[in-house]
Amino acid sequence: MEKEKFYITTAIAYTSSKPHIGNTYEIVFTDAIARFMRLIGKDVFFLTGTDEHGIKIQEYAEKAGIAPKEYVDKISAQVKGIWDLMNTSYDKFIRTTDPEHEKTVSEIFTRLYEQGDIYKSEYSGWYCTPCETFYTETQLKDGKCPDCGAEVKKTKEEAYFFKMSKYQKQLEEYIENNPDFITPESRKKEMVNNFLKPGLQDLCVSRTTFTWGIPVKFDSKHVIYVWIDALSNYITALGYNPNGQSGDLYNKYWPCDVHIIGKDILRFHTIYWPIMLMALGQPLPKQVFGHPWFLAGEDKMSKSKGNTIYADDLVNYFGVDAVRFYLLSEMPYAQDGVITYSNVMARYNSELANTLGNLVSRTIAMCKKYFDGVIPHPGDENELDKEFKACAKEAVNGVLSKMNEYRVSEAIGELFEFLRRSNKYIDETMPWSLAKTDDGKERLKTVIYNLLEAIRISAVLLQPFMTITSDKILEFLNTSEKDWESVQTFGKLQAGIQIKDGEILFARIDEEKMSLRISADLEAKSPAKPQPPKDIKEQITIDDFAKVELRVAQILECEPVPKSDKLLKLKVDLGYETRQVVSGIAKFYKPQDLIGKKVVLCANLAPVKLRGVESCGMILASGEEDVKVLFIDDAVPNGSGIR
RNA sequence: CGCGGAGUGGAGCAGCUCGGUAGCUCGUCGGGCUCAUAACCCGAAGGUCGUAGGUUCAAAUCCUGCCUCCGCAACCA
Repeated sequence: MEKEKFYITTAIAYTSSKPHIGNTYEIVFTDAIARFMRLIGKDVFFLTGTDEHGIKIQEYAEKAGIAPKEYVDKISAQVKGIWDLMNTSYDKFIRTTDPEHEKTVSEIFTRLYEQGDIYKSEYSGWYCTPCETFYTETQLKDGKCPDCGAEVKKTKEEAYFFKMSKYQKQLEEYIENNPDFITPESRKKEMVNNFLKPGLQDLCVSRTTFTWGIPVKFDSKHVIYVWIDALSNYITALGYNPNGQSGDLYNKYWPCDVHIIGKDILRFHTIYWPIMLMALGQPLPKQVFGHPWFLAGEDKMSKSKGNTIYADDLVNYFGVDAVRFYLLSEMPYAQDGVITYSNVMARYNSELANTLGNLVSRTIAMCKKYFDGVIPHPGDENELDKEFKACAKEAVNGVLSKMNEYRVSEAIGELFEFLRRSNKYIDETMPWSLAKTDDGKERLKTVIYNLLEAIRISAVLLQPFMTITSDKILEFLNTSEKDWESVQTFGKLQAGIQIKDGEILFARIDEEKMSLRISADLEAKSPAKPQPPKDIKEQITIDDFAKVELRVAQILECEPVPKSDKLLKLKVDLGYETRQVVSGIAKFYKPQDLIGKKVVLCANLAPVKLRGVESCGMILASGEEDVKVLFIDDAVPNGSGIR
C-alpha cells in the first residue's frame, strides 16, 4: 500500500546571526510533528534551511571584512549545527545561495514577468538613506521616514512590481473554502481584517540598492527582493521547474501539508506566497501554522536587551532531550510561552526526573529484584488491571488526536498523565508486599509485566519528542516492538526476555547549585562590552550644530493622543511662549509623571501633524526599547538656550 | 467606536459551543509507603471564576456596560 505523504517545512532562518532558543523552538516543534507523522506511517519530507540574501547580510559581511558568501557560509553552518545538536530529522537543508535555488528563482521571476504578473515601473517613492528603504506617498509621515524619522529624498527608482490585486479575490475564496488554511484561528482574523479586507497593494519585488541577491536575468542592475527569493525555497527544494517538467520530489510532495512559521511572518505566507503560487498555476499549501513565541521571562527575547538564551547553553546544562521536552511541553497552542532557567529546572525535576525517570528506574529495579531481570509472563487480570490498560489506550489515542492538530504540548500532557497513572498503579498494587507470599508472587508477575508494558508504550509515544530517551528506554526493555502498530494493543512486550541495566535517565538537579553555576557562566560571558552604535552619523561643524535650537521647556499639560498607543500630546512653557508638542513616549511615561517637569525641546523643528494632532517641536529623549526623557534641573529658567 | 484574544485558589492552565456539585499541574501543609532519583501515593488548606447590571428556578458558562492585560494594524518630529 502506498504510504500517505506528508510535506512539512519550517521557515528558513535568516543568516544574520546565531539563532536563539526562540528560533530553535520552530525546528524542534516541526521535528516533533515530522517524527510523529513518520511514526504513524506517513511518508514524510521535512524541509528546513537558511535565507541568505539581502542588504543586512551584505552590511554585516562588510563590517566583518569578508565576502557575503563567506559570511553566510559561517552562519548557515552554525544554524545547521544547532539544528543537528537538537537532534532534528530534516530531510533537506536548503540554502538560498544553492545554485539550484538561485537558478529556479531567476526562472520564476522571468516567467512571472513574461506572463505580465510582474511589471516594471518606478518607485516614484521616497527613499530613506539610513533605513535603505522606499516608502510610498501614503506610508510617509508628513514627508518623513515613518521608521526612523529621517528626511527622505524623492527618488525615482526603477523597480519591478507584482500585481497582487489581480489575485485578491481568488485568495479570499481559497481562505473562505479552506477554513483550516490559516491557523490558529485568531491569526486568520488578523490577516483577513488587516490586509485582505482593506485591499492588497502591488508588491515591490526587486531592488537596485544592493547587490547581494539573485540578479534579475533580463535586467542585471536589479536584484530579486526577499519575497520571491525566500518563499520559493519550499518548491525549489523539491525541484520545481517553472518552464517544464518538475522533479519527482515535487510531483510527489507538493502541495505542502503544513508550513510551520513564526507568527511574525504569517502575512507573507498567507498572502504573498499563495498569490505567487496562483500566478504560477500551482496548488496552494494546505495549511500555514503560525506558532507563538518564547518570551524570556516577561519580555521578548532580543540581543539589545541581553536576555537571549541559546540552545547550546541549555543543552550543556540539561541535555538535548530535556531541552526539547521543555520547548515542546511549555509552549501553549496559540499563546506565547515563557522560558527561564529556573522554569526549565523545575519542569526537569518534577516531570523528567520524578515522574518519568523514577518510574522507569523503580520498575526496572523491581523486575531485577523479583524476577532476576526476566520479563515475567502475566497471569489473570483484575478490574484494576483492566482500568490501567484502558488508560494506556487512552494515552495512545490522546496523543494521536492532539498531534493531528499539532497540539504538541497537549499531546505530551496526555502522555505524562499516563506516566503519573503508572506511578499510582505501583502504590495501588504494592509489589513489595506481594513479593512476600506465594499467591502474591503470582499476582506480582502480572503487575510487573503491566508496568514494563506501560513503559514500553510510553517510550514509543515519547519518540517524536525525546528520541534519545525513547531509544534508551526501549533498549533497557530489550525490545524491538517500537512501531505505532505495537502500541495499539496492550501486551506486545515479549515475556521471558532478559532486560538490560537501566542507567538513570534524568538525574535530579540541585536547583540552587545549578542556578549559581548558570549565573556565574552568564557573568563570565557578558563582560559588559557595549557594541558600538550602528547609527553613528557623519561629522558636522559647529555651524551645523548651531542650526538646532534647543531650549528648556516646562510641561504644563499632558494627555494621550486618541487612537494611539505611543503618542502623548503636551503643552509646554518656553517662557516666552507656549507650544503644543506630540511625543512618542506614551508607553514609558504617564501624563501625571510629566506635568511640571522640565525637559529639552528642539524648538525650531518644522511643525507636523501626528495622528491628526499638530506638533511644534520635539522633546529630547534617549533609548530605543526603553525610552528615557532628558529631564532638566528645576532651577533652570524656562526658555533657556542649550548649547 | 480599527481588528482579534484573554482576565478562574500563591504560579501556570482547563472548564464557557450544549447553563445545574469549580478541575488539572506546580508550590505549601499533614499523613502513608519503602520498589525507586529525599522519589512515589493519599489527604488538607487556599477561589465573591476582572467588575457592575440583566435573563433564568439556577450563570465561570448566555446578554449588556465598564476596567485591565496581550497580539495584529496604525503610531515614536
